[in-house]
Amino acid sequence: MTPAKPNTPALPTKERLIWAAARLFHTQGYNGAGMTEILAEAKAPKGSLYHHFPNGKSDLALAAATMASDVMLRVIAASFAEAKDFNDGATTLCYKLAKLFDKSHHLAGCPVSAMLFQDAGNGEFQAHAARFYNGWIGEVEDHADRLGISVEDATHQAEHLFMLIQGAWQLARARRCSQVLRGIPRFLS
Amino acid sequence: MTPAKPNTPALPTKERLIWAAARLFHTQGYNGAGMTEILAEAKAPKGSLYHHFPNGKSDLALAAATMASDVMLRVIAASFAEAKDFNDGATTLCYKLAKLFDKSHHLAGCPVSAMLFQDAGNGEFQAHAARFYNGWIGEVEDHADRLGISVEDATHQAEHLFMLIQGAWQLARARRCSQVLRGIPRFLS
DNA sequence: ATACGCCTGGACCAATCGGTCCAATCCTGT
DNA sequence: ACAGGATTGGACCGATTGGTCCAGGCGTAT
Repeated sequence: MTPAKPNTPALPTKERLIWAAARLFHTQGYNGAGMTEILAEAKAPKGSLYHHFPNGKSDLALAAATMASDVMLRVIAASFAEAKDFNDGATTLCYKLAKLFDKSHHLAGCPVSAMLFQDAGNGEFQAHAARFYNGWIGEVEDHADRLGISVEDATHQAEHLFMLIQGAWQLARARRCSQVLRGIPRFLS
Repeated sequence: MTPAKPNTPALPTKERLIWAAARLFHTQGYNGAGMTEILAEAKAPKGSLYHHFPNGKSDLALAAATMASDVMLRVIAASFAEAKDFNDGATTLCYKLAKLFDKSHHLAGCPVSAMLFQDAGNGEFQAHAARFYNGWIGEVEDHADRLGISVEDATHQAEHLFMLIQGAWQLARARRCSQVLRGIPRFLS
């Protein structure tokens, strides 16, 4: 989550907008980040935004969340790629996330959960959040499978890890300290 | 969290404001809930709000979060009061929370975490959030102690339970299903 | 070179934001 | 009965919100 800002200034406007939106949504939430602020952060004019994202803020939020989710999937994959067993991969993942959190100056929240606090009446955001979460859990599940965990246990292990990370991230954010994230592995069965 | 709305219409204005604010902040977040909306929900005029809460929205949010935190502390206490052992109390707690979540029509988020998404520059909200979280963990820790868990394990168990609940709540919200909350006990060592 | 896209820059908009202010009203102690 | 603080109702405010619109700039294919 909150991936490092790519310092390439040559990034096309659309990408710059997505990254800027992601960064601001992570720290301030959907409603907390204003379009003007995002535009300033991305150094893009208003016209460009509504050219690339005709539906405005919601389109942009969805694109930002999708990108953040993809980053997360890659972090998971990278963590489990060379893991000897499930706990090994999970531990690597926790440490990687702790590092990302530190890089964000201890401010970033889960990129997807920011969407959950959007207007409660709109179920579209919630549906996407569920898709992203299930995607992460599924990815972990696949690795658990591959690393010799029984099929029915793999689901539980993956959900367990997801909850721990999500909860620890929240706690880390409140405490402004990534230590809890690094302490997760001790709780894995 | 998101306690049932007390239907007593005779509730004094200040209390009505706090409950209304709590309800709306839980579902829409700090920035997502507007003062006008809160006033309407509380059936109170603007003048009253700024009489009772001179600093406006932030005062109100703090009061709402404090009240929600107190409710949470009472739920924890009630869950562990008659518990035979730690797992017993934790299980009761999870089921109680799942019920509360169901009552909120699967929309409510953690009352305190809504504050974390407030303007990132303001550390005051984050500090309060940390205080509330630590309060909950401390309360669970005390019960763990009392139920015969070794002192150093009590802290870990309490933090473990906190993370699981926080993470499961998030997942439950995205899925609009409280099942994960009820599944937590299986993860307690 | 000229014409036709895509993309940019920014002026402009109605609506809503959180907040201020004060006259009228209510409630309570005497 | 009356005084005086506590509370209410709501008009009003400037700032900001997300969003619209279009005149031009730019690059590329012809």
